[in-house]
Amino acid sequence: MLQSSSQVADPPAIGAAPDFAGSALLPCPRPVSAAGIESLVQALPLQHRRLRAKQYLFRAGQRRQSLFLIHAGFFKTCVLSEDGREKITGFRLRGDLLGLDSLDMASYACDAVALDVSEVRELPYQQLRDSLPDFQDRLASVLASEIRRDWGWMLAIGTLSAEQRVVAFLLDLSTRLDGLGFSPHRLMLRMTRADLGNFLALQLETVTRALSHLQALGLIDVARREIRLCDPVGLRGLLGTSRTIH
Amino acid sequence: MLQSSSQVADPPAIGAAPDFAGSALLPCPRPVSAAGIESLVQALPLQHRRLRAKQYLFRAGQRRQSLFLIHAGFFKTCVLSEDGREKITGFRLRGDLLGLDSLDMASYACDAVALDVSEVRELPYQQLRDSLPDFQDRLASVLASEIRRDWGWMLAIGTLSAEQRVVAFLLDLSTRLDGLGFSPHRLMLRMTRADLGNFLALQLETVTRALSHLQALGLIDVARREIRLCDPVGLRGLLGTSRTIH
DNA sequence: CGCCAAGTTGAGACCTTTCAAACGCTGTGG
DNA sequence: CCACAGCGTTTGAAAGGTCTCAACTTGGCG
Repeated sequence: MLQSSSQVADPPAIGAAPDFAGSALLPCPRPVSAAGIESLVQALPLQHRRLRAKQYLFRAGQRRQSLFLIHAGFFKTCVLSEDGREKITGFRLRGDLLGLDSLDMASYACDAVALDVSEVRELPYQQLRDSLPDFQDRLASVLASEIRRDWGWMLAIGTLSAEQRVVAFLLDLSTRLDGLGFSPHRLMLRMTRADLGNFLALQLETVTRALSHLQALGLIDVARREIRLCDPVGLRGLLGTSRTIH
Repeated sequence: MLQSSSQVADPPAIGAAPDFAGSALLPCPRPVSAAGIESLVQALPLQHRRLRAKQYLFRAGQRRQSLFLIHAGFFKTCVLSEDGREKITGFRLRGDLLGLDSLDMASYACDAVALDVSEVRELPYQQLRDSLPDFQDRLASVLASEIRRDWGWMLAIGTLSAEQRVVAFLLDLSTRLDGLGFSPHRLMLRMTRADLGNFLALQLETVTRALSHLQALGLIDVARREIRLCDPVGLRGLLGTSRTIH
């Protein structure tokens, strides 16, 4: 059931089958986030839960019971306004925590949707907080770095052109995948062009055009959702010459 | 020294002199954030610090010592990338915490600049964490709500037109000021048009044009940095008809 | 085999940006 | 006390980047 996805690999299997996976380098300092949590709870007998692609782990408004630590797979989280506008707030990989943003609320503040066959571990918040001395601290760290990550994307969206945003996304995904033991040069996008556009504040056609243009420049190879980074250095160079702000 | 600014009023002075102040309603649920922290530490003998407009409370990269609780005034926080791009991540009022985002780092991740005569109270993080049982929890709450607030703005920037973003900002500021006891109808913007544009991912001229147009519609009165909301309901109505996303 | 979702590409329209100029405050110095 | 410099704001006109709408292609699945 799980082996259909290349991103579902066991923790120690790093380097074993670095097929496709996906994430890119943000043009901003962004330290590794929840690694601390993962090691902290790995010995605990936690509830597992598996999801298929397109399955919701939880929805906004639903009563919050636990946090979830992604063990394998690929998620998106999205918020939506009363008038129906939707915004994808991030794509989440192994090691990321889901549900953190509603820590102080009775119900979840966002949707969490699996974009691939995935597996999560359920973290009973109250219980862990009381039994693990470091838990609270680690959680604060993860929250803080999530804020910095969001700020990085706000910066990117506010100051980069469409093509640069796409490049920033690819490099960020590449970096994140690299950190998980996957190949940083071959990305398998698990989201649609529309999802990507939503996240980057672009229309899906604009995303497509940006990818096509990057391919025409010889910087990447695009084959539907599989993307190969042919020239990471060249890609990074595109971020240097940014749109003037003043 | 402090009385020059209408936003500098003593805590219980709510309703006393609701002159100008400033903040608006985000088109997203956004609970009051750090009120808990304020009441938690109000009895403590904390170090105070006063700043003039344009003065930095701290800068990114500077060694982090404490958190700061805004007691009066108006701040902006901004991140910047290596290549010089800058992004204002938020405007902060009384009750907001500064420095939270770098909780897990040795140095600050953003700049904090006073935009008006301001006063902050210094919170020694380690000390409070060890002595106040609730401190850690409250901090996590503030962090989580900061994330939700950021998401709300990401949503706004990604899905609203220029004019709608300006309206969203005005309403959000109005709401925040109202919560602090200032008049929600008379806003004194403490930031430049360029700052506002930076925050909303717009050029300063676009901000100006949006304000002028809203005034032409009879929804607001603009006099330099003083803005009067003539028709809050009408303003809110502009947010209803949003740009289609699909 | 055919339907359907997702992706690609084109052409034109529109909104925002860019560049430029003028205006208004504010504070400084003569 | 007034002149002038400097910053911030406003407004105009043109350019340009995305968006919108539409058609077509591709691959997956019943």
